[in-house]
Amino acid sequence: MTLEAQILAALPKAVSSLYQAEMAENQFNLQETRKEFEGQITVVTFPITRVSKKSPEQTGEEIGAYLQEHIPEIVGFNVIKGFLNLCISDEYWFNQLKSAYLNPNFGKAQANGRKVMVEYSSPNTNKPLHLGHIRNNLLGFSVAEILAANGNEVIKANLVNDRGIHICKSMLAWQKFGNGETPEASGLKGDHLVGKYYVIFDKEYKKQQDLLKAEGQTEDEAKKNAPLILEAQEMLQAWEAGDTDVIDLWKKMNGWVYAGFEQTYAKLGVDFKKFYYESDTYLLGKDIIEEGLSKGVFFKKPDGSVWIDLTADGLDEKLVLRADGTSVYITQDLGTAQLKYDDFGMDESIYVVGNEQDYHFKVLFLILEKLGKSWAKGLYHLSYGMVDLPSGKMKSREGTVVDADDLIDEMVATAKQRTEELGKVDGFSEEEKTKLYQMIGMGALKYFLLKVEPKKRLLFDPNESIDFQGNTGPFIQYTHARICSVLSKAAYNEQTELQYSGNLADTERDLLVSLANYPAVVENAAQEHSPALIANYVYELAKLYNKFYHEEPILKSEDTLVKHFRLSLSAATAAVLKKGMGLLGIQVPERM
RNA sequence: GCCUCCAUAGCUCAGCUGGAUAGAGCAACGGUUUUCUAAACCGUGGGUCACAGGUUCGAAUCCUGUUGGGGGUACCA
Repeated sequence: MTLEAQILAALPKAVSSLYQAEMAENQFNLQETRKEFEGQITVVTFPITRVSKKSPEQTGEEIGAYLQEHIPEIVGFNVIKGFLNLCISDEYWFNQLKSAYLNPNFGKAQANGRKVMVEYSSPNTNKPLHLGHIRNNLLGFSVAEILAANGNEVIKANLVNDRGIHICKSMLAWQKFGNGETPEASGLKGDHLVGKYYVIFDKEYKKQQDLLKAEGQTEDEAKKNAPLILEAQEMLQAWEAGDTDVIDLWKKMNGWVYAGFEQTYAKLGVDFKKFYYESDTYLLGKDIIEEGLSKGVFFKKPDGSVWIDLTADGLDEKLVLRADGTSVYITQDLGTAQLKYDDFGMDESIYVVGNEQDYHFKVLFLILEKLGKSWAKGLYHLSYGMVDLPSGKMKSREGTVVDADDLIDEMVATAKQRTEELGKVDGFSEEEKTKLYQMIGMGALKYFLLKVEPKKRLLFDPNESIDFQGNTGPFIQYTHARICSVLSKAAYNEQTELQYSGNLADTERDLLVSLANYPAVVENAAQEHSPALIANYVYELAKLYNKFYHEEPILKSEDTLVKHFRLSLSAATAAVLKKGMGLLGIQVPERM
């Protein structure tokens, strides 16, 4: 039982003993004591005054005295207005280091038997990944790691959007204008090559529209009648009819894209256990339509199209199947949701998808609930904000995107330059250098994207480079490297026994108190589906460590017990930094 | 029109289910290295928490309204 839990359990007893009143544990409010006051844990006593019928100050004094008497770790307290600040013995904090923080499993929950699927990335195979996808990938990966640390069995899934008219556009443009260009021949990464033709299609398509408009057609007519779009539609039909030429072309070009994605995924450090392909799943969902009709959840309109009426839930009527019997987006998603559940039977299913689809998922989940799917309550849309440029939204077709590969390369190059300027790589082999630059560059990028609350939109200014100082990934990586350096110089031996030898310095106590929070932060991050909580915690911890490092000598401590304690404290901090960063998908170096 | 999300320092962001004098980083200015990595540490300046009401011992936080911005409201995905 943690000390917080002990205090929380003691409070109702205190109230009942002092004031003969009943208060439940959840009516009390514990918080960390603010820096400027003495103590580590604070009880807010305002709520208690209602039953004590005394001033906040007097209530605090009485509760404080009671707690000190009943909980040996509490060695003192002070009362300021409605705040009762409890001083916990230094020895308690010291012992936490020994009994908890240095444990390799610190912050990692026991397996809980729950199964969670995290679907993320879900790219289109007609263009390369951009900064928005990076945010998606990092969020998905990190949330999966955080859930795993909380004892869940996690299945990372990727639903690849490899089908549809947009794919045909790239294929058609390549056929017409590509002259047989291949990644091998041109040296272009496969996904970039395909993306290039997607852009070419759009350009040529616009030209045709302009011609038609010059001939007197309206905007809408021109859009519909341009020969290129008609050809693309024909191609889609031929494809669905099983035309082998089209399918072969699709396979070839998709292969290029996958090879390209694989490289980018590797650089991002993300992985997947299960791939779903829309070309396999796009016909799914029709059973569910039947099911919904027979259950009376859906209804048919005279033209034969199938709908659901969600007006009672404050939403609209929604089409779920076209009159000609073909699926729409939500039909597929209904089917895919069922398929995923049939495959894995998970308790929770998370969709990492941008907030422009909030409405879609609201409807999707509601439909599944109305269909009586027992697993519908475990569905969760992890909605995140767009990454915007100062000029506004990124648009692939118009080429106003920050390309994922370019950005990654740029970050690594900047890391290299910064490191060389600082002259930090003496004695590194070429291989070690390459690895280090990658670690730092990616660390800066990942931290930059993950430290922001997912649902908030994010502004990225390509003209302003991502920082390497202050609240950044490299700052935390640096702190870790710094600790490793001290430990290796001291030939730190973790087997040596820790012995309490007297009072703690303020910075030592602050570090110990902060370390105690790690498991709760990991738990909270899972509940909130928010890697940002981990990022902020890890930053605070690194800051506290640097302060401690600056104020207290470690290697030069006179007392061997103190020296060993400070080394152990350093080791525990390094371990938590490494774990926390690991949950963000960020590696930490031992030297930098 | 309707739905939904957002608004905190010059900039980028924290601020947990309401709690103490609203915090960081960047940028600006000043200081710290014969001592364990200066990608660090310390300090100074910088705020009507968009605005107006309400709820209460207490509101950046909860409620209502207003303004401004994003997204959605497709037989696209």
